[in-house]
Amino acid sequence: MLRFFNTLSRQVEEFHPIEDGKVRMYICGPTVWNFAHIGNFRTFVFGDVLRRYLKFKGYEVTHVFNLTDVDDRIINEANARGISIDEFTAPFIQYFWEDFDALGMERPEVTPRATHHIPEMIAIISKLLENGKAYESDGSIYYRISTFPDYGKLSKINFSGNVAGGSERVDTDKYDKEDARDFALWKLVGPDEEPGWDAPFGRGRPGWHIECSAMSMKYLGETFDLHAGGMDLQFPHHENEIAQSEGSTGKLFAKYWLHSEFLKIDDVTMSKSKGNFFTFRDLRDQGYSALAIRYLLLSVPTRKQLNFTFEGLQAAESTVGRLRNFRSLLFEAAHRGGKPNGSEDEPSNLAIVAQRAIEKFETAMDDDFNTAAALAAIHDMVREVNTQAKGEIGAQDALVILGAIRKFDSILGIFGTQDDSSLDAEIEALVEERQHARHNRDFARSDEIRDELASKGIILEDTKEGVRWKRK
RNA sequence: GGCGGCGUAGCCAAGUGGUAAGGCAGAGGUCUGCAAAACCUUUAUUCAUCGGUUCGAUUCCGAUCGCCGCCUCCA
Repeated sequence: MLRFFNTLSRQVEEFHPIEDGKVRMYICGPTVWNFAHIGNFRTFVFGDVLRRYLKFKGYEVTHVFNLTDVDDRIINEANARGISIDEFTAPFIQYFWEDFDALGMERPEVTPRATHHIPEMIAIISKLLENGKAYESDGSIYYRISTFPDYGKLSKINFSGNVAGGSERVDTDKYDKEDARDFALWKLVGPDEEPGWDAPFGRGRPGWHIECSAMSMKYLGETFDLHAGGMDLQFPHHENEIAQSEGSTGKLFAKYWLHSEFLKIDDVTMSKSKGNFFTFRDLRDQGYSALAIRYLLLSVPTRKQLNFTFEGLQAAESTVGRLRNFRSLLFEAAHRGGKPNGSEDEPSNLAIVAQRAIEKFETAMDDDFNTAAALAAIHDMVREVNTQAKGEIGAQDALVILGAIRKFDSILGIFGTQDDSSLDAEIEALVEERQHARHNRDFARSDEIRDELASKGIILEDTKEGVRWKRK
């Protein structure tokens, strides 16, 4: 079995094999009432890398990604404008997917909306009421934590005493709950309050946590493989999901959990309430590329907080540029042809370098998803190839190394599309003219052309083999 | 108060009981008409501090200092 799941299982201290070659994963996405900030996307980028890696490993992946739309802010805004929840959230959902796509993420298979799954939620709540794990109080329905001894197993919170007892932070609810830890499954609303949904236990709205239990089990089964989300969701959201789901089915809910740590800005955690956050669009508007942003977000393993700085983002920009440059040189070498290095019986040194890089990459990823070490494997390969080849790479080797890059990038998505610097007649003509001028030692004219191209964002590279150019 | 995480070069950081990955920036070099670009080389006797265990600790244990988070809407 994969070491990968072995290391993930540290979180649950149990090992649950995935036997049928299928991985069912669920990720808690954002609440769609405004723009998601860049920290949100780190969680989703890691979710994307995870799903790509599983596919690389040969698993069939079903990925459910929830965009929360049952939320007081949404309800209030929609009511204030006299529009439905769907109407209010539609533009934010559209923006979200635009950013999602721009960051190179594969769309999940299922992207359910909570407001479209009320019957499923009602069914779970009914079950919990039947088996005594929920109770009614003042018309609302609450989960009875005392019936679920495992409560706290995920976040390892010890409830003996502390939270229920002394802390002044524990809510001094006006509601009549049996236990401070009990949480709402269904909140009573009046007959005229909108939105409201009819249920056997009264007209109301779902609590915050029930949607994820309902939708994940609907699409993935009562027991599924992987549940991910931001660190803040571990408690209470995911803990409550476990209580609801396992309380109603009697079965294990999710086998593995993966929580992404938060981003920091200047050593302070990025959050909406602190106001120290950037959206993906902010960064794009400042000229940073989606590739660099993606690279930066996944350059630090997901379980660790990443200190977001513009210096770091600029560094990522340089790094991504270097990787892309490396790849386009290989493309040229592959097209140029030339004598093959190595043979079928005996792989060349460069083929061995590529093979070693793939092994290092995979080892790193298997070791608890260590993307930093995986990236190092790629950088090592780049340097070794450059050092050994000294600018002369045979077509054969180039293809082998390109194959390795394709593997890496099918998982990380940091190289971007190959920009087809195919013949742009105008540029080619100017490059040609400049070469002519240089040949005739007319450096004034050649520099003039260089400047002209530079102003168009074209960078010239004079190399031994001739002139290359690329767009910046 | 309860629970948890972190402190490694200018910056971002990986990592391990046996002597510090990688990236960015900097410096030097190759190339070049000069540049740029590209590429190469190089950059921590040391991993917050102080003790302890050990043949040996950055890595384990304890203490101290500093930072951060969850427990309340946020990924």
